[in-house]
Amino acid sequence: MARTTIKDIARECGVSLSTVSLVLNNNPRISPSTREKVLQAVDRHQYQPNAFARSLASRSSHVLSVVVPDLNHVFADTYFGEIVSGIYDRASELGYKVLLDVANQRFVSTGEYLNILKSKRVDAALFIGSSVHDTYLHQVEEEKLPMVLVNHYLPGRKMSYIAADYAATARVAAEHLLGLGHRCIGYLSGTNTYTALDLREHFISACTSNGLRAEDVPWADGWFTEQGGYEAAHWLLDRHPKMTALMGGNDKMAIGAMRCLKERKLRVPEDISVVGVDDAPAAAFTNPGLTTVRHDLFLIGSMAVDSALALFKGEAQLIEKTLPIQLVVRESTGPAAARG
Amino acid sequence: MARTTIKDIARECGVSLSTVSLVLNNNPRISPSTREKVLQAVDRHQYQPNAFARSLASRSSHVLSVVVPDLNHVFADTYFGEIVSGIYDRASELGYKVLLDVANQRFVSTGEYLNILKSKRVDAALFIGSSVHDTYLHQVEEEKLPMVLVNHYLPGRKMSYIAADYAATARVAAEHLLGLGHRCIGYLSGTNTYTALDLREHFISACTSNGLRAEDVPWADGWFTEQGGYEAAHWLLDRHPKMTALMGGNDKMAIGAMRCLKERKLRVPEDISVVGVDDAPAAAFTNPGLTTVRHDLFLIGSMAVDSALALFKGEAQLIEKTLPIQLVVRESTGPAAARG
DNA sequence: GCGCTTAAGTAAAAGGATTTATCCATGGCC
DNA sequence: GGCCATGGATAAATCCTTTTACTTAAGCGC
Repeated sequence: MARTTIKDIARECGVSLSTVSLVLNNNPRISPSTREKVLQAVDRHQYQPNAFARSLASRSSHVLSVVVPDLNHVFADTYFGEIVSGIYDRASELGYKVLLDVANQRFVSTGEYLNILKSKRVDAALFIGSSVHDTYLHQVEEEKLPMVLVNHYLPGRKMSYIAADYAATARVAAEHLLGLGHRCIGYLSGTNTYTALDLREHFISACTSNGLRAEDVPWADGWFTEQGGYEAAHWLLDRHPKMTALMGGNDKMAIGAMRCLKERKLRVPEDISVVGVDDAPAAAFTNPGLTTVRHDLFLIGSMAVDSALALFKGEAQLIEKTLPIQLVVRESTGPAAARG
Repeated sequence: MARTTIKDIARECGVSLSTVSLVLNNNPRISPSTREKVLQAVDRHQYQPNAFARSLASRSSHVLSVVVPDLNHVFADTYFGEIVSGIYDRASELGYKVLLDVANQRFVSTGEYLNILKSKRVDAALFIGSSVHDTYLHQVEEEKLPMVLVNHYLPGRKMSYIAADYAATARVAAEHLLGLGHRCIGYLSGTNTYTALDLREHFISACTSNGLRAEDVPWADGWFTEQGGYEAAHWLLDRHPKMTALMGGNDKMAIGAMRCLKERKLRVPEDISVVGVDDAPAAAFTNPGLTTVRHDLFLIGSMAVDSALALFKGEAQLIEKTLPIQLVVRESTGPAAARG
């Protein structure tokens, strides 16, 4: 038994294919009575237009690709999860479907990241969490393909992006700590994204331009994970015992740092203050609650969808958006104590 | 500039459309020399066949839908993340793409769960974590659509599924605790899936058929979360102070229970033993390490892909698979102590 | 009653592949 | 030399919609 097609509906209603198609696409040119007749037949047959024939003819798939990095447990990560939620929500609001892609070795080397667009399989692609190593993205700069970087960017490249204001993040965090009297602040830096490098640079210069010397803002590199923050914190504390505050590149690192402090019997915030970035759900549940700079990842995801579609429709050529951030003061920061 | 099509390649090589198509599909009927010639042209033009034309003609989209429940932070959950990883890995191995769907109100009420299949947008659909409330799935029982339930099932329904052996899980956990001398065991039950109900039932009957009375295996309902386990544990401990062991419906509940025990100054495992289910990554990092029953969620995900495709290709009508489980003994269980 | 606008439909041309049945040389065999 | 099997390639049908340009009929003002 062959599937019901638009032809069957047309025949049954005694109208042309075009009429059925127009009805299905809510074209006002069809009279209410005809419309009604067609819709009833559609209902009777439980007819669903073939998505491919549709995409083929209309030149739009109504599908978006979201590309996540090839990390362990990337599908169980609050950072990516929040962005993906924002993307999914907005996309389905607009009648779009979301296709999953992982930027693994194969994805890059086979040029899959181009193929999904060239084969018209998706209307646009959203790249979450690409790193400084993802030079393959450079190649598409000139092709004007509808792709956008989500909460990340490539400095000096003409690639669309939507990202939180990392410069402001650094400034706000630095000012908060400086305002509490801290004069030696350790920085736990993520390492492989431009936003991470940016954040570190801006944080350090915010401190130094407020009177601290460079050596008063020591930093250490690590992965953007609890473990990374834990290790980096140990490393810094071994070398700079008089630090009174630690700033993490994201909440996970800050949380890892708190575990390190606990082991070292340092009290937060009495002995040492801790600040994170993102305001992940976990930040509210640490003990003490983590002071952090809130990034609205859900919003970033949903705006990325709008931007990607604008590019796809040719309504824009290049979109570069920076979103406001917000300091969230909880209990992990307090006045600087004398240490050493 | 129009996109390059198969026609352009054919013209340039002086061969027919069919020839190009056959080359692209690795059909052995084409001579090596022609094949080479075509492939070079393809390469020169960076030609990518239009995915829709392809799907339309070949009647296969090479896309799978994975349907996750509409839970908070479902995209940042280790349980779902692990299954999705398994699905994604196996799917891309087979040249399949993965489409994301969330079983929210709209997805159900608009019949979207049927439309994705009827519109041929996807070859098959995988449902993760559907609950007892998802009665909409009953409707498709007879339609023989290529869909499979992942680590879940609908008792008495003819719907394909792949799931861990929950009966064995219950038995193994019960025997482990009974073997350690426990004679009053609390059970923290998830509430809204058939596997959860199954697990509880089997656990209780494993205990009673080994000499415990029903009142020695008290249980409480809760969400499948840390908070759910935490609350259920408090509830049980208030009422059954002589329990020497707690069994959680999954690792999260067990971990929540451990937080509760800590608050109550009960030592694990000296005062009370705790067992979980799943062997989530976190289980190895609790303190003490959590004894649990390992479910290979990654494997379940990847097998679900194979099953779904078998259904799609008509190689099978109904697939019902139960996967072996494994007890992982860590530090959270020990000999029963006298309490009460 | 005439020309013109508008509303309601329709015919037919894309859209870009896959696939089946068919065709045409060859080469081998007797 | 004639016949047949076979390997290599092709023509044409098919997949199912969208969309543009065109047709027809009705309605309107004068």
